[in-house]
Amino acid sequence: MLVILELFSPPRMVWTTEGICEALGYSRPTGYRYIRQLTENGLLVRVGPAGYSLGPRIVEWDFLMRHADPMLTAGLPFLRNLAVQTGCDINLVALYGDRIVTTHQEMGTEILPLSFSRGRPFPILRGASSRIIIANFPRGRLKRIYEQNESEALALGYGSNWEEFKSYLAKIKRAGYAVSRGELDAGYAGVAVPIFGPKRVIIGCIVAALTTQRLALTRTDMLVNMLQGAAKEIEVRIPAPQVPPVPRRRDTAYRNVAS
Amino acid sequence: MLVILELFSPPRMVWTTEGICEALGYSRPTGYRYIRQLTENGLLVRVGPAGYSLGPRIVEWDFLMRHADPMLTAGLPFLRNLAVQTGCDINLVALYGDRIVTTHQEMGTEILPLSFSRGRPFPILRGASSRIIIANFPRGRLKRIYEQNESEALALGYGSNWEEFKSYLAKIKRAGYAVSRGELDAGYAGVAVPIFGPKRVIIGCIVAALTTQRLALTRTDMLVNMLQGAAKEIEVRIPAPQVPPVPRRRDTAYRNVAS
DNA sequence: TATTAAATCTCATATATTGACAATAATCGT
DNA sequence: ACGATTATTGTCAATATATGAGATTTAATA
Repeated sequence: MLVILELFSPPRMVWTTEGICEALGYSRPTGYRYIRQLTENGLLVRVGPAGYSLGPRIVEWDFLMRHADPMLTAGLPFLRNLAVQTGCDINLVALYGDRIVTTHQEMGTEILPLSFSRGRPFPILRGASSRIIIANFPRGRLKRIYEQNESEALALGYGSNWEEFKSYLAKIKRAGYAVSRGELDAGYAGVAVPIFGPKRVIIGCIVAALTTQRLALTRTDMLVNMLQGAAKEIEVRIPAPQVPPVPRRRDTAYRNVAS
Repeated sequence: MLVILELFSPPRMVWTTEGICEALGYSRPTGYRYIRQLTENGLLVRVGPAGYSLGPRIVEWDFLMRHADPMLTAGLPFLRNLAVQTGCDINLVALYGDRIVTTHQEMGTEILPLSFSRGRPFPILRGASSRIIIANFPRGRLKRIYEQNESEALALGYGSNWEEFKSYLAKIKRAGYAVSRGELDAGYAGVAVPIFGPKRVIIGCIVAALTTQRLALTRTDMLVNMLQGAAKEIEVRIPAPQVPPVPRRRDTAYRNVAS
């Protein structure tokens, strides 16, 4: 039933009952039943005389998530300050399981496309955010990523084999920041520094987004310094895990959320 | 299975497998199975060694919704302008089926609580937004709302019977704006004007949020005038419905979303 | 390495889903 | 207001899937 929700993506964000049934092969009664249930749950909403779109419950959940996100709540003042001081768009990016997603956009002086805002997912190898985050992954996890993305890694300059891939990322990890140009949106660049949670586990990053022209005029070392300063401030403010008596860990890649 | 997602609300935004199973009466295998599926779908994400929270897919959907919302995309520049000119927080509020939810917050000079931001739902009778929206509902729909909320309507000053309720809202409708003080958050007030979609169907409103002290110093007539100007600008920019051959309408309360 | 807790698997039984077809509800044009 | 048409919901037998007790596997820790 949740697969209905996957239908809603650009360019088609409104679906009719008929369209949904056709696309997913449901009979009419089944289609109407599913839609009705998702509508009652607030995941869909009726728009216009015949269409449905994603519903208000999603917006409400996102609201709850923003308020419960310790990295975001701790980081807000610093992100604002960075945007004012640098004039760049400053984004907070989080690692959610194996997804890398922007969680906050603080706008600078340039008007960048709205596509950089909260909710934008990043391909695992593209952009400064993805680079700085995976550079801090454990070896085994990196290996898995490499095996699943060999040709993309080659195309993006990570190297043509595992050793080169590993060493390329080790260099980024050592440098403590990553830069990318035009990999996500033509004409735009990013400079990213990592944010670590407890036990130095990577949980996200801060990115300065700017045009490639502006990046060419920027002293990257100073910008990185400021980003890293803010990252440190965020790290010390992230509260310790509030989860009850901690059972065995199954996965070292996690992020804290306040309970 | 979706009921698991309803567990995630303040003050508890992280749940263990054990906690979920206990709270919802699932056996362990069932609980693990559900959690696994929701995690694979991105609706949950693992945080910490034992906990789960709402996942990245929600954030991504919200992103898609923001970009596809014609009222929001048309309204952004006007909301920004209003915030600059008035110094108030200017919120866009949408009617989704029978939910009233903030869809955008444009911050003014006062730092208001983050709780006013996108995703905040409003009780059907509380606040200026709810008042101006339901004031423009058809008679039958109003009657239903009244029957379900008689005591709350009385407590909030709508009147002690259907006739008074109806006439109270008719007055708001005629005035073309609504004011509320302290109904949502102590010390805060709202001034709201309606936004109409095709065929003059109510689809949302613009609200200026400010402290009650500041409201007392404000010329409400001028503020309302500016809000109404922006509402008109938004209305003429909302594109006509893009839904395919329009079948019979089932509900006059709907909102347009671009396809 | 042994122990322990977390997570997954097996499979008989219980329960839910499904869609063809029927019925009802709602809308529109006259 | 009425009849025609479309949208939506209901019925129920056939089929599919979910469920959980108990067993097994996996993963982490001391």
